[in-house]
Amino acid sequence: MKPQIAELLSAAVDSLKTQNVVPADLEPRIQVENTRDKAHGDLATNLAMMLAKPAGKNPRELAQLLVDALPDNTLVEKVEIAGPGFINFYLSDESTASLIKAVLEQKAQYGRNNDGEGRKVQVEFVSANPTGPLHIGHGRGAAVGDCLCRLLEATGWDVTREFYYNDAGAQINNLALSVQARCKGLTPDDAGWPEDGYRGDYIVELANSYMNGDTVESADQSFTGAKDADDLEAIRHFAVAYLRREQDLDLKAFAVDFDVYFLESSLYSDGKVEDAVQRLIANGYTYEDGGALWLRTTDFGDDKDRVMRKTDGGYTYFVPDVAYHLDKWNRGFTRVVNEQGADHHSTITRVRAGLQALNTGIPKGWPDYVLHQMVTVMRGGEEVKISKRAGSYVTLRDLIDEVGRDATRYFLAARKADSQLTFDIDLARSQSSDNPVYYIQYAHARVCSIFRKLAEAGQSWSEELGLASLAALELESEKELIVKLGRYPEVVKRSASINEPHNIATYLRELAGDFHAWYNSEKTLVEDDAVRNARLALAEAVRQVINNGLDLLGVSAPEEM
RNA sequence: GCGCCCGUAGCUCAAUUGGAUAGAGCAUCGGCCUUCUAAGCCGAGGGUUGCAGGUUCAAUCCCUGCCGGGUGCGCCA
Repeated sequence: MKPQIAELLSAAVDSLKTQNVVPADLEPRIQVENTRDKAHGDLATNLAMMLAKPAGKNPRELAQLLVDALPDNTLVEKVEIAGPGFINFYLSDESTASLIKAVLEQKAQYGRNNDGEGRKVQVEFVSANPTGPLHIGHGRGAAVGDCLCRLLEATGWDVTREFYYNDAGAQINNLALSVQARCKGLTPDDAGWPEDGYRGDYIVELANSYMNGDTVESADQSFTGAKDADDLEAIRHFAVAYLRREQDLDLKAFAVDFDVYFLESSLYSDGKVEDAVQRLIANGYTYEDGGALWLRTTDFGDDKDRVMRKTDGGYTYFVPDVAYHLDKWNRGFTRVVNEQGADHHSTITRVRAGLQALNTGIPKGWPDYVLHQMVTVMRGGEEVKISKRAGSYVTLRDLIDEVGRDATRYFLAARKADSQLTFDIDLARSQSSDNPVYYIQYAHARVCSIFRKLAEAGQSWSEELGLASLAALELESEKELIVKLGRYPEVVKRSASINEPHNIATYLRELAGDFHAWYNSEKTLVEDDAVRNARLALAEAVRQVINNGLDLLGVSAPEEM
């Protein structure tokens, strides 16, 4: 509805230009906004206030001229000028009816658009190293990342979900040593235990599985335990495969699937690291100092230069990072979003600087980053810090097992990523109005229930009859609900464009609230055919939008609760 | 010390990319089941948007400086 109103305003501005009321060379950005207060109509614009200065008129006077210049139309029933110069639009019955019609006709497609025009976008998220079960922070990344992917898919993008991990670094070595120590029967308190070894119980299970000769398979790894406690290389391979499988199972339980698992080690074996290094050297952005090779990242906004190749000959982590991102670019992803914990934010400047130094035409601000802040888990008013298996942190699995997938996903995705999140287990577990997940799902189930009752009563409903009877929706609460439904497409559009999936959760909470209020005040299955058919059409439209929105969050929409 | 993020009702959080009287939920208090699911609804109280300036017709939002919390500052990833 916004674009149509904007068009009317644009025509009005053009008309005022020909009358020399506003300068002809002015190209104002026309903003049409939803009103917060229904006393201000359904939509509003600040256009008159924006144009007041260049036109040399006071805003209210200009607003009147704009209103007078609006073309004839059937969208708007009434236009008012209010406050300092706002122009408020009241939608006609015809346009609200068209909103509900759009939902019923487009069904699962309602709210989707083609902003992406089929272009490729890659979202990298989770990217946990295979050194243990996924923790709650990975869970937040998984929820936010996957919801973002769903949003991008809903807005016409060709999405690739990618998981990157280091399968060869010092951490993996430490993991192998920890497993080996367990294979040999050592415990963390023994003298031979590796320094900073992984102490969680899962290491014991891993060691037992290896010594048992088990075969483990994950999405991208498969390996059989060699049963040899002295073969560190075999242990390393087995441990990586084992933990990758474990993380796979966690992700599966969370309903998150990846298209690509990318191994850091492949960047070396495929020569991509070396290639990137050579390009950086050739471009003249490197220098040797103190036996190390440095990249002049300060040329690109970093606060100090960074070591690329250490004195021991190995590369620092950001070199493969740069090579990895060059590879993403070469794969044709002009839009890339990296979802990661905010504790890694310092890599952003470095990676972007490295990419600029490659001189390959990669835009300065590429790629996008979505950084999520820490998650604190609370139970019984106290912070929960450890899990039994992992020892030192709360696992994603613990949460899914305890509060369920739907609630976990909702809670982790419903907050803006860049603010810290308190995960209240008691709240997420509660099956009551306290819990926004159930609140939204319940609204969906209620509509389904109405239709079941309708069938039980031997009555029928047709979409056609419903749409033909929409004029029977005369109540204020009904009109508000319809307008709310009409806003859904903008919420999707905007959330996807700014990489902020939490808006969907907020919107659904509001929509469910409006629906519950209406449900309680008005009976749907009434005698009057027109009213019943119209209300059922509205209820079905609400159900459809809730269903569409929950799908974007990866949360189920139950028909019965 | 420097960089980045955050600071909104007692608590958890929103606020449509600068708009009108800052909104929900929880908690507290008071109501509503003979009626399509009470996993619900209605009502009440609760605020100097951390503080102080600035830009603007208009600031929770942008700028500057403080205060407080988080996080990063490695030839670790």
